[in-house]
Amino acid sequence: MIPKKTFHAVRLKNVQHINNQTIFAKVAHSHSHEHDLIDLRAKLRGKDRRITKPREEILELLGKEDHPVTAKFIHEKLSGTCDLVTVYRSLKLLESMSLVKRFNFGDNTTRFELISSTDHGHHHHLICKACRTVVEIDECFDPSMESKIAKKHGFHNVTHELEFFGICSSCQAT
Amino acid sequence: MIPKKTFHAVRLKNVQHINNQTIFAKVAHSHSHEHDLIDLRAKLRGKDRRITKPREEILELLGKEDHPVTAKFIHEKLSGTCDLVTVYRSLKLLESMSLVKRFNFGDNTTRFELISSTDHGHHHHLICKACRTVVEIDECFDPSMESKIAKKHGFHNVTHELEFFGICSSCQAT
DNA sequence: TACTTATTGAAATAAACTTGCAATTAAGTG
DNA sequence: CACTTAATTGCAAGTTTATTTCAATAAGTA
Repeated sequence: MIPKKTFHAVRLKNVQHINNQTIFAKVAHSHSHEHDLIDLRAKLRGKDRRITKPREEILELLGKEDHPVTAKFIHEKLSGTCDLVTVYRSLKLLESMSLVKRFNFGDNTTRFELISSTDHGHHHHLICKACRTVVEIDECFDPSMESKIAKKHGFHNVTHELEFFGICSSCQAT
Repeated sequence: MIPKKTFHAVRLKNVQHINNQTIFAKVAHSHSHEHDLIDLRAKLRGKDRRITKPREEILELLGKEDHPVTAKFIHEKLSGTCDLVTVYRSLKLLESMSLVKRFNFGDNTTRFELISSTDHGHHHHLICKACRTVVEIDECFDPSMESKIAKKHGFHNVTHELEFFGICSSCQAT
């Protein structure tokens, strides 16, 4: 539903800053699902867990998507091959294995995204409040802020979720 | 459910940096619901909207809470005085009037917090992944990052949601 | 006080997600 | 390869969260 061009536009804009890195990211992305299937097999092996068709298919599908998608979306894309319940269960498993990451953009539905090997799943999103188009954001604030906060309040393993919201250029006319 | 002490502990820690401002914040906080009731009345007047008991009660309750709370929690606290549906509807209205702000801490329930007059509703949270205790965070990253991102992708009115997650000191023993 | 209409409550509906259990199937073993 | 075991799936039913419909109620106004 979300046009592919959004992703490409973003990546192209990034070229102005870090040309090589951006190109590398694109290449890595296009091959990432292969790598992740290997990763899945490796992580499942010897854990009383099994490599199943739904799990592989979901991982492969996520590898082709540029943005976080809902369980419902995955189920529709995989039309007929497996049940929606299995999608939910698989996503939960893949999340626990650090292969996918869960997002919440404030519309009461959870979205899932593949944790790519390039950015270790750490990047943010810019979401249009009007049309819900999503743009990937590579920038992040100084990581020292996180450790400062952890220290200040006695927390460990502090991570963060950061999402930007606004009105995209095409919705500004409306 | 969430112990009050957490909030106070945070505020006290803040004293080391900005003593006066912190004290001011506390004072303003304790009186904020009065101010917000006036704000509510002012904003409702002459808009084909009515000042009702549920709306006032919800706003008053939020004024006493230190952290975002769920609609269910509000309904339970206001036991009997109004229906849960009314809580949902009132919160939606109050949000549209910029009196409360909606949060999502990744557990499939929306939480609502009063937009205090001191920080204009802009602050973040540090949430314990184990016990779900919430700590208010006053720090934020450089606002120029927001405008940079807006410019870069042609977005307008860009805001952000930032939440920190970790394991609190008492849960670290477990 | 009476009138107008925004608001509420109650029940029904919707959407997202989970659980229980029988049937299926992946993966190890002889 | 057939056999065994237990993880996984599908289906149905159940939860939870949030919304909609509509008659009854109550806020603001003349």
